[in-house]
Amino acid sequence: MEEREFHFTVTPLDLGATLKCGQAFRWNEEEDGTFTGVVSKAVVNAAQVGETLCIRISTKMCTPSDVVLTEDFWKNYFAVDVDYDGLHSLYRRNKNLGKCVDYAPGIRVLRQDFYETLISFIISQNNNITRIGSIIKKLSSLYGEEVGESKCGEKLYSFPEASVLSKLSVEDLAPLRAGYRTPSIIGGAKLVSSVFFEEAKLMEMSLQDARELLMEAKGVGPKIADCVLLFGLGRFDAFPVDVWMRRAMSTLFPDGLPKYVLPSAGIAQQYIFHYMRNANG
DNA sequence: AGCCAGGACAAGT
DNA sequence: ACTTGTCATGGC
Repeated sequence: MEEREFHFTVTPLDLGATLKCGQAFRWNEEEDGTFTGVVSKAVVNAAQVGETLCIRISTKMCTPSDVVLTEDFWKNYFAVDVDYDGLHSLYRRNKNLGKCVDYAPGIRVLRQDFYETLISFIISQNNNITRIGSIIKKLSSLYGEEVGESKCGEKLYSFPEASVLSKLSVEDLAPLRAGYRTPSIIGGAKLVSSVFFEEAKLMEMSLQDARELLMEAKGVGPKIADCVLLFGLGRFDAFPVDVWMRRAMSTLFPDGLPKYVLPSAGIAQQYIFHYMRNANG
């Protein structure tokens, strides 16, 4: 059993909005207002006290040298290195984008695991956020490893390895009730576990080339490809457009986003998405 | 009961 | 190159 604790000063930060805004599906709010999630093979509790982010990791499945136990891993996960104040002042040069940012400026784009993000967003297709989370939880409890428990004693399971998921059949995944997405879940795992697949290459490729490579997978179109590049590879220039974003673009940005936003369009996208879903109007 | 959901895809214009 | 119907499932 390994345990670690890290503290970061993070500004601005709204931990709750960051974890619940639809980019991650593995964090659940505890009764005390903190969040418990499974990352890699560790159980993690995250708490915000003012501008301080407190991370507690406990695991029985990791070696002491596992990266999930290092401070750098969590700095990267919560994008502590990104200058959000600078991005916000840039975004506020546009009136409507400024309105979206100021609605929830503490939202940060997480840097999550590529493979888990790919499968999660394959599941997201024409689905609602609540059910995406419950399908992922079911998938993990069936084919992941038990890694610990939440504060209320619920057993928690790691996300299944690609090598495991890729060898399953649609019948094996029937309990997920994932409908027509099931073959694509297996297909995504097969893509990642293929000997020809190199995640690092996706970082070096142009955005368009990376999208097209991901879209070769069944069940991965332009929107899911952009989500994977943004949330699972830290490509902040990827700009996922779903039904909410389509509405936002026609009402708030009929002429498109300002050019100076494009290099970080994915981060801006999170503010717009959250604003459209939660601000009544 | 009926509409919608962080869409993709094939088939039809 | 754009538009439309369809897909499986459950939350609301």
